Amino acid sequence: MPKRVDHEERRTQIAEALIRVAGRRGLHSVGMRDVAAEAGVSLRLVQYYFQTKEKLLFHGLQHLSDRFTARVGVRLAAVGPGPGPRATVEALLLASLPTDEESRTFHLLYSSYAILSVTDEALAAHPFIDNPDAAENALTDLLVQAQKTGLADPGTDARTEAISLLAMTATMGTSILVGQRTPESAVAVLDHHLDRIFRHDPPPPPARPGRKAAVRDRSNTRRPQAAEGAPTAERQRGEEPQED
Amino acid sequence: MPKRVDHEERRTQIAEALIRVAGRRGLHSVGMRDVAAEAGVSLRLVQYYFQTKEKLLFHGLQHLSDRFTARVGVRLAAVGPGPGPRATVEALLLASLPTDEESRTFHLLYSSYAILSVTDEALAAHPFIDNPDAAENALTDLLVQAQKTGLADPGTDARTEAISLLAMTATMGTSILVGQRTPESAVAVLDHHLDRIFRHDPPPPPARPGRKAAVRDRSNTRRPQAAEGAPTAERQRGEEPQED
DNA sequence: AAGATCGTGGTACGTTCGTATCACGAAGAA
DNA sequence: TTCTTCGTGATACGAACGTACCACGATCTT
Repeated sequence: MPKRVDHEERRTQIAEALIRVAGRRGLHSVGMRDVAAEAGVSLRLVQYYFQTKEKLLFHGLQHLSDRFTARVGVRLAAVGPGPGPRATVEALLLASLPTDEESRTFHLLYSSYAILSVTDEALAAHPFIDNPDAAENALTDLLVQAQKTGLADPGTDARTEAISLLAMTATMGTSILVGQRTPESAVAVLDHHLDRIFRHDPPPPPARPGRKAAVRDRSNTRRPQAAEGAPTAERQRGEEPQED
Repeated sequence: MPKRVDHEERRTQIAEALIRVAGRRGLHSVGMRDVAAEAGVSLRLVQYYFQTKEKLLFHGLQHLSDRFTARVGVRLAAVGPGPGPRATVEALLLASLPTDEESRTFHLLYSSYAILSVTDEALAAHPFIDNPDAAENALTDLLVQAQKTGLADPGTDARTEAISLLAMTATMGTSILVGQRTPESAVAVLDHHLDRIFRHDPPPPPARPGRKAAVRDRSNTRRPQAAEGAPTAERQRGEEPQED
């Protein structure tokens, strides 16, 4: 039975089991035995490929983050530059709302990590998300570009609006998670602000004013099927399991 | 030694010990022994006044919520109706930002509870905050009043703006908690939106804005002035410690 | 062929946690 | 006074957790 085995593959398998069980029962209550059972392996195996729980946790969250980043990228590429920057911004924000299982798990686990890292300095030490300001910068750039091409009101401060949009999206995501708000109402609020930021009259040069996107514009919630299109590619961070 | 003792006083003492230790080391890692040590009593005492950990947790969070609600009420009363509704709205929002120890603890524990309640239905069953929409309704009322008196732009939807302001405040509060953002920058973003919502020129003739259907039209479930000055006053929920 | 290494299973150890049990002195009731 | 109830201490118990240890067959190297 014990042929030579692809370590990275096994680690991914276990990490995804961790993500599933953590998304189901919460990050705080996940144990090595749970992960082992979910992955269909023995406890010893989880110990073998990840020596300690902290390493397992970190790797699992990193994997989740990579997968989600890739998913957002796919979704952004799917909408393309055709419909204009507003559609791109909207896609970026909507991709972060917990509307399906994967985004729900991501939002839950990311929030759990953020809260835990407030009081647990061991967690705070690890970055988890390589650059926490990446989304803010990307969104700011999108808004600035829209302003330059006359599609967005140049009178607003792009960075402030980017911060605001992301902040609203985050809290509303949590509200959706706890069942206090529906995704539709969250989208309505976001659209309200996009209506404000993006002008409705066509700019001087020939341009097509974006359609007033309806609440249910994200019809392609599940289309791109980003699931495992590109499995993490290569992220080598070092330590192979050497023990015994 | 064992004189007759005020139970409610002891419970409060222990509950505040819970709040302190939870604010320091996180809600997830607080144990009955920690609370006992922090309160300077024996483990048995914590068991005696709260029979189970779940009851202790719930009572402690309830106490925290009451204290904070009272604090916000005091702060709102302190600013008074003199400077106008904008100052009141600003005070309401700023009071929620984690700027000192008490607001920091409240924000941290409230967020922890929210995240935990996503996957722990036992926690989700308890309301913790009596009315989660109280702040939203109060803020909406404030904005509507400002619109009626011509101090705020009647073209915006009050409820949507209230939701947005609270959502931004919440996320930015967490950002402050994790050290990603300073309170000053958060205030700057909020002020940016208050500048937008509140007009700068004095009100023209008596304005007649049409009724704008809100995202959800359950108007004013709660009067303005949600916080009562009395700290906790009477909140009887039943069970006295009867055991042995 | 022989020995070293790898992948795997089973299980034990020490700690921590929430809760339960036993005991006992002091205060109010009769 | 006597008895019952109350407040408190110390400690025990069972479960769960992360981790460590031991064993063993399969594979690779030389």
